[in-house]
Amino acid sequence: MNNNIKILVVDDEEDILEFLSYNLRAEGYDVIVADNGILAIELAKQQQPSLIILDVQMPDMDGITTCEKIREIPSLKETVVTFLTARSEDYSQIAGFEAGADDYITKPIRPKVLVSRVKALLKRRGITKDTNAIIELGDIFIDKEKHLTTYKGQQVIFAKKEFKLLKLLISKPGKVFTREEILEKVWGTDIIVGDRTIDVHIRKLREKLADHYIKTVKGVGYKFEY
Amino acid sequence: MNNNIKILVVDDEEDILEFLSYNLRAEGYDVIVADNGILAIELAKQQQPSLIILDVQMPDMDGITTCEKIREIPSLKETVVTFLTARSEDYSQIAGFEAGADDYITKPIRPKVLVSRVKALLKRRGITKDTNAIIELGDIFIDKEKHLTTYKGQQVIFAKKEFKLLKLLISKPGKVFTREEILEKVWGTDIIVGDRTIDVHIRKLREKLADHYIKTVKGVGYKFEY
DNA sequence: AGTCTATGTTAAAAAATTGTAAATTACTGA
DNA sequence: TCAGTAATTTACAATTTTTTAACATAGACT
Repeated sequence: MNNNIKILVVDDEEDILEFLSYNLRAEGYDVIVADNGILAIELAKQQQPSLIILDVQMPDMDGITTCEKIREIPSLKETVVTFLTARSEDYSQIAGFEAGADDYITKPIRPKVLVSRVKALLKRRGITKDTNAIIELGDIFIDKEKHLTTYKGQQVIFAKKEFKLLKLLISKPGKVFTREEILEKVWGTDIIVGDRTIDVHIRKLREKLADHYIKTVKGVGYKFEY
Repeated sequence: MNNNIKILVVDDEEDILEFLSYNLRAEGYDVIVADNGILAIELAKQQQPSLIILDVQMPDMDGITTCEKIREIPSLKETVVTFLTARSEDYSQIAGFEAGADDYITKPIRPKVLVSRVKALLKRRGITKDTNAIIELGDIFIDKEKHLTTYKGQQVIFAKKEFKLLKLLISKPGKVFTREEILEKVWGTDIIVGDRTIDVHIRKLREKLADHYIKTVKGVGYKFEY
């Protein structure tokens, strides 16, 4: 599963969309684009991006109106919104902030400034690759922040090591993790534990979820398969 | 008690300090001023302003360094910081955001823009005269200003540390706060306290509210659950 | 089939973490 | 200064997690 940070870029000009996408993708973000406000709202609701970059001037629905509508949607209240505006249009800066923007980026856009701004904004809000706190995989929900796991709607309690092990396995479904890898990532390099320890923990995961999720690859290791 | 929003303005030029103070006071904010970074940090720690306006260029300690130092102080982590910079100095914008700024205001400053920006920033962070003061969660009412708590209509008195701890836990219901986080936010980084101190305080909260509100996540931390 | 090896299972020991009461120390306001 | 409250530490109990150990089982290979 890929838990990159998602950014939604909204602009009516194809060139700018491409320019922004290119630069942001190069930094490892997942970029979604929309060429109008209506679509932007739709996509934002569906995809729940961490950041939305909105052009102020757009036909039909301008950026400010779009932003206001976005702020009315509860699931997007916490999303970071930044405007794209022509240099020093004081009016739009004011209106933008009042509409609930978190920042604005002035055109012409320089790639370095853009990337730096985006990084800083996300950082200030505590959004990082793994702060992306919620993993969802079929019947299984994991909320890292709340340290909470739900299986088929029922809350399941995992002890610390169990939780760590589950997070590791589920971080790359299908990938086989060798015993060595598991030891290193869950237990750390300085602690030496007996041979059966991993098995016992695997068993507990199987007990608390369903047996079939965690598969043994004999002689190699374990994998999580949905 | 006066519960106006406090703003700290930091600039080495007397004129600018006066100009900013005048305009902000006219809007009903409580303004504190400092003419250098060292004093600014001192005042910020003491006064806990909601917003800090920092000039980038200052002798001795520049705004960026000051901001970095401010961000290292746990009790000021959530404070909004905005820079004052000469128009379109891209470099300082980048550096500023990386230092943990939330916004920047370019000189020359126009009063209307200033006020609008300040209002918008505070609003985005949910800081208002009274929104800030009261938390309500089911049977529990907390008035931060008056340092007053009510549980099922009955007033409950919490000691200072207890109150701080409760505020922290209740600020994100459901989130697990690690012991480290709690120490940092409630006790601060420079104070070292023994291992059982947190437990004892948790116990007191449980005593004064009902047991079930605060849950232990063994090996991880505590959370407030309504 | 028999042997060998890696893994599964279980219960119990060991270790880690947290809860609690009481004692001690630090603070605060009159 | 002193009393009274708050904050912290101490010492130990209780609880939960983690690990070990002993044995079972399943599958690969000869």
